[in-house]
Amino acid sequence: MAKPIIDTMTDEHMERTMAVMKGMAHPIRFRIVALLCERDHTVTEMSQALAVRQASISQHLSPLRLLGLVGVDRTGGNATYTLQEPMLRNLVNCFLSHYGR
Amino acid sequence: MAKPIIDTMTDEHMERTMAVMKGMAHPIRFRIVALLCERDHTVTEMSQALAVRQASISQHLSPLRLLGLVGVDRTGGNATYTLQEPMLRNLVNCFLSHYGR
DNA sequence: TATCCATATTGCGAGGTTACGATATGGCAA
DNA sequence: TTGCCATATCGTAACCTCGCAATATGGATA
Repeated sequence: MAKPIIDTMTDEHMERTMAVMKGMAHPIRFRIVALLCERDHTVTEMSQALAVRQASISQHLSPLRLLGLVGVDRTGGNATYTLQEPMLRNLVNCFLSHYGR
Repeated sequence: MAKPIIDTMTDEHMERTMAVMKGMAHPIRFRIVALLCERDHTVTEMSQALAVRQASISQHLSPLRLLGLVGVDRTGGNATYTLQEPMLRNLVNCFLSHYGR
């Protein structure tokens, strides 16, 4: 029997894959990432765009930050968030092309 | 300000997206799905290919079945599992093309 | 029927996730 | 400093997930 393709993925890459999956496995976090695919956002902007309480947005940004999926630029009183993990664009597009529009 | 792309996704599609995410957010389930991307497998085959106890494989197949991500053909004593959700191929390929090989 | 093999389920206990309200931190302007 | 705005964190309770061991189910064969 042939070796499964999945065995060509290293342990580190599997861990990264799981980080991405768990990071995106919540509707609020998925939508946050989708917003950041379009452009950088502050917390307040995301809170308004998604109609979700500020504390809740902050809470969900925390794991995304910890996992290195998003980055933050704290200049002045605002915190501007950026997409850090390039593959997230492909991931979001993957779902949008199947389910979106 | 322009309406975010993510708002073009219906509630049902968002739910489906979350089902896929949560279904795949575990290394054993991710690898099960990756196996099924190549060809149908019985439980024993997956157990051997992934070096994971049979009960554990069955346990993880249960939510995948419930979410409709995989299908099962119970003929004779064996249970042959099949990929049900077409977009899973693209999803797995998305990760493999970034992290695999 | 008795038995074997493959598969599924159940009953824990440990640990993680979530929402919510409240509160804390920290920059900036008056 | 005082006060305001933006952001982050904390505490709690409800709930979900996981691994593990044991057991149940069910087809096939003798």
